[in-house]
Amino acid sequence: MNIDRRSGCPINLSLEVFGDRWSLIILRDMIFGGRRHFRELLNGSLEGIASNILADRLKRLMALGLLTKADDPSHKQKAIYSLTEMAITLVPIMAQLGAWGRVWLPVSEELSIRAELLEKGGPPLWEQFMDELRHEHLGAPSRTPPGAPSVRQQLRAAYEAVVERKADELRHIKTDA
Amino acid sequence: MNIDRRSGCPINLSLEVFGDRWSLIILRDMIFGGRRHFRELLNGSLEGIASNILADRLKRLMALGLLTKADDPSHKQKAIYSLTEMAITLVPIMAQLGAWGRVWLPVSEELSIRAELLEKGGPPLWEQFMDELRHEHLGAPSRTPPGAPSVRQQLRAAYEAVVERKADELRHIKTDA
DNA sequence: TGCAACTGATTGCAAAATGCAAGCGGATTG
DNA sequence: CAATCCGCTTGCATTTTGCAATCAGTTGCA
Repeated sequence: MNIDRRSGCPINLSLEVFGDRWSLIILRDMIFGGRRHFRELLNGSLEGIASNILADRLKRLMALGLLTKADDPSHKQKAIYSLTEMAITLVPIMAQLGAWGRVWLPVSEELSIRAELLEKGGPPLWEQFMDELRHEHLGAPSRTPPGAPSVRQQLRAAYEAVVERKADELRHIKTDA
Repeated sequence: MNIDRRSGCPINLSLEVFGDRWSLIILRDMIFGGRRHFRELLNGSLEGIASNILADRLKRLMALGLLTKADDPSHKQKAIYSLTEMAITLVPIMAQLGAWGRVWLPVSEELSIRAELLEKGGPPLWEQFMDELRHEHLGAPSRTPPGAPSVRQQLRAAYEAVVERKADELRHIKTDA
C-alpha cells in the first residue's frame, strides 16, 4: 500500500506514486471526465477497471494525498471524491503524455481530441483548466471572468460522446445475447 | 509482451508503454545517465533492477520501437543500446515528472539537481539536450555550436557522483561482512 | 597457455499484484 | 414493498515480479 522509496530520485518517486496501470487512469477520469463517485469511475472508464482494484487505488491515492473523500449531502450512501492541489498539478504531465501518445501511438481520432486541445492551448490553457479544477474541487474562487468559455466543458464534451456511444454498444450486446 | 490496447486514449496508450515500475527507470538511466550496456543498466541503477526484468524490459522497449540494439565493435560480447527518436522525445515528460516530484515528494537533495536544471532551463534547454541525444544515439549532426557547454555533461556530472558514492557504500558493506 | 573476471542473458521458484465474478448490508426509487 | 443502486469486500485463478543461481562465450592478464 505504502510507497516503496527505492530511491530519492524525483522521477522514481513520481513513478512509485502512479507508475502502475490504473492510478493515472482514475485521475484522468476525475480530471478530464469529471467523475466524482465510485460507480462513475467504475462504469465510466473506457478501460474497464475492476471494482476491487478501484477501491484499492482510491484508498492508496487518498493515503498519498492526491484525493479526499466526503459524504454526498444529497445521498447518504454516496461518497464524493475530490482532487487535491497535488493531483490538480498533474495536468501538465497529462498534457505531455497525451501529446507524446498522439505522435507515437495508434490513438483513436475521437479520443485524441482532448489531447489536441491541451496541446494547442499550451501552458496558459492548462493554467486556466487547473484553476477551474480548483474551483470545482477545492472551492477556490474562480479567477476566470464570468461568461468566458469553460475549458472543462470543451474538454469533456467530446469525451462524453465517446463514452456514451460505448455504453450504447454494451447495451446492444446485452440485448442481443 | 505486446501492448494491451485497452482503449485508444492517448494517455492510456502512453501508460501501456511505460506505466510500470521499470521501463521509465531504464529510459531515465539511458537518457540522463548515459548508460548504453546491459551491465551498466544493471549495476548503475540506484533502484536495483533484477537482471531478468531488465532483459525483459529491454526486449519490450525494442519491440515497441523505443530502443535499438547493436553489436559493440570493440567487444564481441557487448551490445550497445540506443535511444530512438520516440524515446528521445520523452524528455519533456521526464522533465515534468521530475518537476512534479520535486514539489510533492520527499526527493533527496542531491538527486533532484537534475530535475532542477531541467526545470530552470525550460523547453529551450530540453530541446538542446534532445539534440545532443540525437547526436549521440542517432548519429545526427549536432546543431549545438562547438564550445558551447554540453547539457549532457551538466546533467550527468551530479548524478554520477551520487551513484559512485553509493557503489562505495556497497563496497564497504561487503568488506565489513 | 590457463584461469579469473566479465559479457548479456536464462532458469526455477516463491511472493505479490491483478483480474474476474459474485455477493454484502444498507439506502433509495418507483 | 420489490427492484435497483450504493460503495466496497471476498474468494479464487492467473499473471507479473523479485531473488538467486547459473549459463556459455569473451576478454584481460600472468
